[in-house]
Amino acid sequence: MPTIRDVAKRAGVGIATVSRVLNGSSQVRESTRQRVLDAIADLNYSPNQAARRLSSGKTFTIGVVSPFFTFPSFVERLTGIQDVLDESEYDLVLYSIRSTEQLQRRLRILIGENRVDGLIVLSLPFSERDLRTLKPDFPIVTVDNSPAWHYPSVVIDDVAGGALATRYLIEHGHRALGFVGDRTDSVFRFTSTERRLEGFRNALTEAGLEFRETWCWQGEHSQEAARQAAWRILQQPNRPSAIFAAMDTLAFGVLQAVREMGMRVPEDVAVIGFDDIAAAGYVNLTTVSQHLVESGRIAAQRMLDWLRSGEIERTPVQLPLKIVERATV
Amino acid sequence: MPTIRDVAKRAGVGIATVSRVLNGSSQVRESTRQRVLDAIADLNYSPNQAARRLSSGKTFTIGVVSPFFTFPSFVERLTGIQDVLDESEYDLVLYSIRSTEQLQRRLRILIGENRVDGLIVLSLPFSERDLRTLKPDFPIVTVDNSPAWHYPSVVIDDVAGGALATRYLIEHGHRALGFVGDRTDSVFRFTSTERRLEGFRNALTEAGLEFRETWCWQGEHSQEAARQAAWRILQQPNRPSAIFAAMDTLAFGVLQAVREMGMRVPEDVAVIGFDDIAAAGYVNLTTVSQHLVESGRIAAQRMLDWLRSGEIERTPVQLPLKIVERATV
DNA sequence: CTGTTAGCGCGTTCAA
DNA sequence: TTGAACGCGCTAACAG
Repeated sequence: MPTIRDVAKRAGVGIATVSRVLNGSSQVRESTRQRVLDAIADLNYSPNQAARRLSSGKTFTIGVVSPFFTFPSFVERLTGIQDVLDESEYDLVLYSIRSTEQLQRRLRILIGENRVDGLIVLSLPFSERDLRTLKPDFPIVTVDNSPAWHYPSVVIDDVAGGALATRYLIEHGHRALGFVGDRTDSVFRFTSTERRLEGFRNALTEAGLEFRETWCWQGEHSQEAARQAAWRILQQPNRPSAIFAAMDTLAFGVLQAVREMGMRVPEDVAVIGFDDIAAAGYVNLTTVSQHLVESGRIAAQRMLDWLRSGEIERTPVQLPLKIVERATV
Repeated sequence: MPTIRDVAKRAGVGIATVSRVLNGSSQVRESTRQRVLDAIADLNYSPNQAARRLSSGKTFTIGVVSPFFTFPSFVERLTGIQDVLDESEYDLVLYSIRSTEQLQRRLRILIGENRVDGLIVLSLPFSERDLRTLKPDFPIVTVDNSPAWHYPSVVIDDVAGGALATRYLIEHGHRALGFVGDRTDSVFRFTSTERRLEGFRNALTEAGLEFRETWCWQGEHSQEAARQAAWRILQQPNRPSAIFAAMDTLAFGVLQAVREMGMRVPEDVAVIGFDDIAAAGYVNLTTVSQHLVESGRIAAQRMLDWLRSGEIERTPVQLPLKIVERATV
């Protein structure tokens, strides 16, 4: 492999000059620049990344830290991130996390060892103080995390989203509403379901409707659990005419149950989900879109802006929510 | 940040000794080793990655090259890769590709610049010769690629898979079979659909059944296109009683059409897909599983084996296919 | 505008 | 078993 020295020799210049044209420094006479460029082309030279990293102190790498791909939503966010980093000079390195302790350890290592120039953290709460004492200004952007952080973030208003979905059902004439959601995640303490439920209750109260425990369920995060729950809820003589599922994946379980019970969607039971993952389109699920891909895009863009300008814009970006009308309400 | 020199000083040894204990060289007296370890702990030292990379010539990084996440199947494979690399000392860097030219360029750069220790290429055909002249023994593992390569690969037998799905329909009493698939991808030239179709025809012939052009369709890869195609196919007075979709995503479009037309699945029309992506479970689609996650796992494992042993095992690994019986046949 | 030089932090001879 | 010294390839002062 040719090195910068070979290029310099061939172009009849010093290595610093080569470095300058490599890094786009304008302080180079055009003719010299051209000679260097030719030499680079002749030798089919390309700079050694490791060397650049060592001497510049930058890694040209952005890390994405995400819970192990348990939920489809992470994948969609990742797609958005990939999307914008792909156009940039930064590599995208993936780190998956299985526990909060592992998360904190990972973050400390990644930051402490300078293994990445910036970190995008998906849906994972972490100890901010700890990290800030380690390295106060390390670039971190969070997505779908508690918005109280001092780091830039991309968030949604889950309470408003829950209310939005609920009002949509009410507007479609439903007065008996059920709810299906998972419990606060035991490992990572995701709490969006709780907040969506809060929005659900708010909208109910607002419309003078009753919140019935027997129409609601919270449990394990799985389609199967949701299916069984829907069975129990819908078997009651006095059953809800519509169900709000706090996540699309749970809505799929509900849909399954409704069909198994020989009822029609949406005539007998309406179902609305939340997230708008790709699969929601496959099954024609009406749902609340939280612009997952876009959330990834914005996070990556904020990271790039920070890295390139050196300036932090801390204001959280709150993504709008919207109902995607399909066939289940 | 403390460097290796700080550790050496504190432990009262030379930096070479520190390096030795860091890299697990056994040539260190136990008491010395302990002193070094203590110093490392005291200083909260961790080696600088960039420096290691430069002096060792290794990147401790494995790249995954994949078509831009157009299909869910890539994501599932990635999950498998992530899964095993996560346990290893290697970082996983993601590169997405939008065209074959870009692919070749990317590969040359990644390999030429030594930016990764190995590359896992998903579903993308590339010029092998070109790369081999560049660097003959560069570690590359391919997944779902033509098996003629000289690189280790993970593949399936698409022809057999097509026949498997078709026979399954026949065993369930269907004699009038339709087919829905995409055309050979214009950008990347994915050809698995053609091969699955070949299997379909083989199985038909084998059973003495007729292949009817009017029951078959190939076109754009999208759920919507498949939906429309299914409409046309099923509107005919003489329609097939079952449809084999070459990919799950297309099967979803077919299911949609069947329901829109007021027909029941599987009583009026049976549908079988291919791939068994996660969403297939959501909608209870009967399909051919090609163990996507497992394919990623195996690819990553083969890469690690290669990297650690220095020995190449070129024999392709062919994953078995199996019918996942759900509710649509 | 350009060349020289001094590190960046670590792996690895080679002696001791 | 250990330490000193060199070099990996490049960036960034600094000097010219």
